[in-house]
Amino acid sequence: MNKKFYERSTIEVAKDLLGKYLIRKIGRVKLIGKIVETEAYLINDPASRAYKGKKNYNKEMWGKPGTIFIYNVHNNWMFNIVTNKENIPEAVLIRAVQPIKGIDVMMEYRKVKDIKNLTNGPGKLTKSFLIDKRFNGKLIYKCKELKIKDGEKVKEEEIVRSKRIGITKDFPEGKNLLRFYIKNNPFVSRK
DNA sequence: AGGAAGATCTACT
DNA sequence: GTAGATCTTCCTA
Repeated sequence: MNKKFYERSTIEVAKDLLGKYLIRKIGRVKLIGKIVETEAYLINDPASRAYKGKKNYNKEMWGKPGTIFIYNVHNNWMFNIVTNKENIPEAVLIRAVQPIKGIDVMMEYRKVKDIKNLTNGPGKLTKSFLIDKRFNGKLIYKCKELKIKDGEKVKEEEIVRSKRIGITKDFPEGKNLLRFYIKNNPFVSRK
């Protein structure tokens, strides 16, 4: 996907990323996963890493659309893509993918054998795909080792919208449905 | 130095 | 499905 794709409303991008392929190249090895779950983080969002203003650790959120933003929580790397316009701190968190290719390699990195438990969470998928802070600040549409490509079309009626997971402070009721996932997909983190 | 964090694992009702 | 322990990174003081 190109810069234009990310330079749109964050909610639109979060929905449109469902069904796309996440591709990771490690030497000759190629890993592919289909994105099945995302969350939108908006401006003035109590749950956003950008909420307390621009700091050294979150400054990427003010960057160009398509910038990769990585941060750590409880020893897990969270993989986000910056959206909307530059200087508007919004992003989409990739929460889960469905393993498509290189599954045995992912299992090695993750030390699990159950495919359903391989990439069904934000920390799990970064471990499976060997994504860490090295990628922070890079542009996803210019990155050779990590990219997002057009995948399977997901119809509007196949998209479920819900509250975000694990949030302690959130938008008030009515504005807090910012998680999106593919209906009946067994690889989402939670129902 | 102390503590919070957008999670995960395990063990259970 | 929920509850509690655990964990590293990177913050704030």
